[in-house]
Amino acid sequence: MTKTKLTLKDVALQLGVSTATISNAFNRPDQLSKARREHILAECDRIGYTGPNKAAQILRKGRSNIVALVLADSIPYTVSDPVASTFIKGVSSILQQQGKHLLLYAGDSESILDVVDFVDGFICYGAPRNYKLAEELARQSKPAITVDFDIEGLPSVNIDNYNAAYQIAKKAISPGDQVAILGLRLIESPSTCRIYDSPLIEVQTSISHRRLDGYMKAIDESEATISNDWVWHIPESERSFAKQAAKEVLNSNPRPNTVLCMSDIIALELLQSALSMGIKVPEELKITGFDGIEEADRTRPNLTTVCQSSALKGEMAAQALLSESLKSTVLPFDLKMGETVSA
Amino acid sequence: MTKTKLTLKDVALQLGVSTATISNAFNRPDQLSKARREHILAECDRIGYTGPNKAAQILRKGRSNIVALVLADSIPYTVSDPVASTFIKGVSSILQQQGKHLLLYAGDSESILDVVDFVDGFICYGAPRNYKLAEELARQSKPAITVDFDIEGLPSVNIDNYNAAYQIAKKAISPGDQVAILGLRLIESPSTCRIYDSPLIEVQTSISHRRLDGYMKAIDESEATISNDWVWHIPESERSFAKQAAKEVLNSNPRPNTVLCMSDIIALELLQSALSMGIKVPEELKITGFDGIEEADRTRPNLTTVCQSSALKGEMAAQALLSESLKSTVLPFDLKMGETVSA
DNA sequence: ATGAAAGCGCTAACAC
DNA sequence: GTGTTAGCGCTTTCAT
Repeated sequence: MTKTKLTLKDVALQLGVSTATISNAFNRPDQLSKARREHILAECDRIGYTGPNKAAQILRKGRSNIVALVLADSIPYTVSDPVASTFIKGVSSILQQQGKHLLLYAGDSESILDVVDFVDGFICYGAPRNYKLAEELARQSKPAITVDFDIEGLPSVNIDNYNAAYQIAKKAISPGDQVAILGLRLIESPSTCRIYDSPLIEVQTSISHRRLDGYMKAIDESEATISNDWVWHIPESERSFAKQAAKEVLNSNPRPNTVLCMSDIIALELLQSALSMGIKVPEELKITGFDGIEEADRTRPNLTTVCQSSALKGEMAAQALLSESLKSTVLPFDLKMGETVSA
Repeated sequence: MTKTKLTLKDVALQLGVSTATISNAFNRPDQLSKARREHILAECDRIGYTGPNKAAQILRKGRSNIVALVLADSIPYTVSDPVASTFIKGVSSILQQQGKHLLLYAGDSESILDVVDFVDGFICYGAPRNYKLAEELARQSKPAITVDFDIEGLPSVNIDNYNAAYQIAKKAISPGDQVAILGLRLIESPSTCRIYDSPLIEVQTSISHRRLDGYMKAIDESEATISNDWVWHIPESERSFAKQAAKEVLNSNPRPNTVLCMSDIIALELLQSALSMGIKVPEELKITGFDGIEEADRTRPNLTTVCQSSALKGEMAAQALLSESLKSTVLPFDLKMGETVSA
């Protein structure tokens, strides 16, 4: 006996009713009497029919209950990033609660076209490394929402990066300070480097540039100084990249006494490097981070940083997508005054 | 003008060729002349047809290029666990390379039936919290592979947990030691507690019980002692749960001088608690972990632990699934002698 | 309340 | 090489 899978038609035949009735028994309880429905369901259970084939339903209904989460980077990179995985956490909690499935889509993939036909919508977390994806996203017609960046015509979830950076910098900087900035993805380079006068990328949409502007305003207002070779580009919020930048900053002569970092990972790496070189934090070196990851509060000294709730971002994005509300949201942030900046 | 999506049929009509030819142009280059194919593709591009609808392809071909990763726990929990996210990393690197999509499926979901019809296969990472999923997995007919546990009839990827536990314990324990064990998911309880004589779960398949057996053998052989109320159950490898167990262990009177932990997260939490209580490690307290996460090597003292490559596990599992080889694999592990055990 | 039938968009066997 | 056609498994009008 070959075990070929039962179809709705088979079952209808066996039970001597029409396919529509079986279909209704599973999908539209109101379309048939309770007794009939229960009888049919019981029979299906008995003969081993587990319900309508989902692949066929996707085609027929045009709905799959699959939501694609388009990431900025590759999946391997993203899941090991604490900020991103917290975001995923938020998204998935809402999706699960609504019976939706989560498809992870890497931001360095070829084209969104290979999933667009069978997903119900997109959440796009950060500017995808392959920027073509963003354009495709703008052009296609399924519901979509962006987070931490914008696509013309789509709703988004964001924080006010300019202000957050400005405020944390104001807290950290005193008149006369010598400031350096460890920036995230400011230019196209795949390696850590100073930016000098390199062409900047996506200046208008990138959150990094908004943060940079906020920092600069604060430096300017505080009568501190920053030289044009004291802004670093770090391609990914990843420890090895950050470590190199940390080394370069700390070996500068003269050395900055305040370093503004665009992620906590970067800041923590800098902190660790500084401590192991015997540099006193915050007496000789003040450090600020960005994100508010848990680990940043476990270090001694703990980090002064901007706390944003990535989980909440994820929840908001998922909720907005599922309700198809087209409103953009700006989420609040908190300043966390830690020990890496003197009180 | 309403913008209704183009279908293969529309295009065939417009270009004056048959649907089969268009289909072949996209799927089977060898079935038509190069010139014709290129002409068709160019025309499609011009009129805005981006290729055959994937939902229809899934139904027709019975293949979606989607692989479901069935997790032991909820998605939120899993992505924040460093071991699991490293595993995901491994899986996704292979999938991406092979043009497959990744669907995350929570281990506490209702039933695999709502995806089985449209995914190409399953990777099951750890015994799903809702154990019914494992049974469904055994019964369905798509390719599937398990990791860190077994389902009758399915290939698996594992390490030798018994031996790993035995060996690390042997390294840690000296004659006369008083040993305690911080175990992971040993009983059904959702909260941290001592197990005394509680009924154990899935004793035969659970990796935790294999580890427990390994520890016990080593304790026995080393002429050390463990009392029956010195084995803790921790429901998840999560800091808050671990913290509580750590507190209970360290406040025991008398206090063990050796604690074997079933995950690095647990061990790190214990280490931190011990240090903050002024207990000297390893002089007064020896600690071993399990997994070999990165953070375990960044602490002072760094952790003595069992290193298993979760990324490799993920790669192996994905590769095995895609090649449909039915062989099970036992991966090697390394003992890492850190400073939490005296040399 | 239930059944008949069209067709979602495509692929693959087969005929030409 | 190219076209015709059956049908993947289902849902949903529409008639009854």
